[in-house]
Amino acid sequence: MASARQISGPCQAWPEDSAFIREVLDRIGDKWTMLIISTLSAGSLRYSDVQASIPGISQRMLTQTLKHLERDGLITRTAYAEVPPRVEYELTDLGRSLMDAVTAMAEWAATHHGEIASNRAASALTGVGRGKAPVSAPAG
Amino acid sequence: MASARQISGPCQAWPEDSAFIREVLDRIGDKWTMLIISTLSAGSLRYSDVQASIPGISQRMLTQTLKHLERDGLITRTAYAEVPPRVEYELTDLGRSLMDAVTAMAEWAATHHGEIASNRAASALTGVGRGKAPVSAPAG
DNA sequence: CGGAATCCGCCTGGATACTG
DNA sequence: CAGTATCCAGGCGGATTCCG
Repeated sequence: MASARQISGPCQAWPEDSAFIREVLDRIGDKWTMLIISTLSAGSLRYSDVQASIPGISQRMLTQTLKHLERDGLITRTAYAEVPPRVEYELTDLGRSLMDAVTAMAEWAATHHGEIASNRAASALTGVGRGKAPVSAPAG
Repeated sequence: MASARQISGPCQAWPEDSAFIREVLDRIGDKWTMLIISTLSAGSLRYSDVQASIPGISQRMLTQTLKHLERDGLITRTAYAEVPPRVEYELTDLGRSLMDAVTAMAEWAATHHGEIASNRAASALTGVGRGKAPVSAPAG
């Protein structure tokens, strides 16, 4: 990655894709969507397998998120009319393409989460981010 | 992007970075964080400029999100002890590195949001994602 | 097994008013 | 200008119950 934005001239902000950021965040920013997609990246899985792979998820949220993902074409749902009902969910190409972008996010997190934790711990000591900044005028 | 995961052997799921996904999503998945970071990518900005750049944000959310970002070391806060108070916010290197990953997300959104909208519209007609699937046994 | 429907707590975040 | 503090609504999501 690291070379994604310098097309089209100077390094000015990109005001018009704020909407895109919000759009994608509204879609994947919820509590379970990315976990499900990441789980499904292993291949086709049935409902109960997805549920077992994501400890703590409720049936309500699993079903709801699955439906949203299906509706948006990120996963496919295949119901088998068998005596023990079976339903399999699988990532579409679109869903897999999303995985790439999210993988970048996860790798960023893996790389920097220690750094963030340190910063946060340091801030707790110095009081940064919680009122009363030193107020030393740096450029007077 | 599109070439991020095939290192380290076969295409098996990566179960242990579920935590990382959640961690990064908890941090940037909220309503305003990414918008602020994206706004600050243009350079140093003062409080009111950030607010003006993000229509709809309340002072409460702006201040709160700014503090969180500062606490995590993603942005720096510089207060000038002038008569008209001035405070400037700027992305740190860490914050800028996050921009890369998020840019990938935004580009994904820009590329596929039309596709998603189509899928969603089609689903509304076929009833997919909202009860009563055809239940045609594909492999039974 | 794979859901659907209902109830409800909690937390995010908007509106407003006040301060330094 | 740059916040802080309080109040409050909406919805996200957990727990439970019932259905095909």
